[in-house]
Amino acid sequence: MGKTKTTRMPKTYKIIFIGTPEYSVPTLEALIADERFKVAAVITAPDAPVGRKQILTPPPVKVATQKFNLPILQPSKLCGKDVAVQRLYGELRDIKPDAIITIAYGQIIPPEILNIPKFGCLNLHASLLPKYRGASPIQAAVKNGDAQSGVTLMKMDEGLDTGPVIAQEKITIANNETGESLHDKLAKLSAQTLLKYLPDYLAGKITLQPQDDIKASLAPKLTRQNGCIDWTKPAVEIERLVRAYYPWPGTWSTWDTHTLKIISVSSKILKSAGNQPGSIFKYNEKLAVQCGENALVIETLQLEGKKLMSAEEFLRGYGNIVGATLRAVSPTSPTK
RNA sequence: CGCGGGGUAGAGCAGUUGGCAGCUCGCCAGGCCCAUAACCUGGAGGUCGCCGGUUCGAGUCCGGCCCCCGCAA
Repeated sequence: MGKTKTTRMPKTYKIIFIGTPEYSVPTLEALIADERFKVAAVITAPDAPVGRKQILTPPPVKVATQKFNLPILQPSKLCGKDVAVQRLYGELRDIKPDAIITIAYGQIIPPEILNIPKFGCLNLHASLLPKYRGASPIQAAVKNGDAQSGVTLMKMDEGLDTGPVIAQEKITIANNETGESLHDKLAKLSAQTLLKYLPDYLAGKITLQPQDDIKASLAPKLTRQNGCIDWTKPAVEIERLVRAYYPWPGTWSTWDTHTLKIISVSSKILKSAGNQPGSIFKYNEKLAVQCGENALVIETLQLEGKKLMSAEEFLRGYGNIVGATLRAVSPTSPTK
């Protein structure tokens, strides 16, 4: 495909891409593949030590970028008055980008950068803003049992996911949706949404819609601690929590002195009452746990130090868990 | 040297102060039954992660190494 005798070759927009994790990759690749855009540089987080062995690992966006031989910048920070940061600003200005596209970068973008591109700095967010501003919109949608989710393309301002909306695309949340599956769907949808609306936006054909701050909600960054299961809650809520927090931050409880990760539970809720919340009983060769309302059947679990296994396998070696009671080790303060 | 758990039959586990290697499930064969994923009987299947040491004797005690996993980051 050459540009041999293109008579009306449309303008190629110069883009700076900013992103870090796997979630950002489909959008980056879509931009690179699209001839209407030229990715002039990619900004991503520095390589970080990962895992028990603390092996220095490049972020997924860096790995993806390297295949195309594009310039990669990995500043440790974007704000400040140091020489390094000022030099970065200079480099970005010299590129003279038409737009900056950010998706899941992990750091606040300062005004100095927001103002560099001709058409501003755009962000793709994994929720239907103004719902679920913040770091964990995907988990929040599944956890709360929302019927749908989606992605929002917006022009960034200095606030946290508060900028005016360029476009939104919706998606239905399946009744067996997990954080992982929705993550993957929205990552692809983000790429499609960007390609669909970015050209019109750059051509000035789209009117931006301000967000209604009254309807805004926050989905803060999650930690493992958030995955502690409160068995006094209704089974339906816990079932959604387990799905929402798979694979990150995961859900867990404690059996005696051991941490027990709950990997997956059956979507079928057991009608049952009377037992103490957290108490374990056998149900069809599997484990069931009494909740505040009804009970859950555990499908897959992992005892600390052990490999992940099915409830049946687990029961062969740890039959003595039947009759025990799972407890939350620390009283989790209600988050919402 | 960040903290901790673990490697024993195909799977999941037990193995007490060193003394013939066990349990549950699965698998194979036979039996019972109208029938069965149920029940009964029998059977196969293990270099106890690797190397070395102590000992009459090591899954077990000592030293070194490899691998898996939870936490923390």
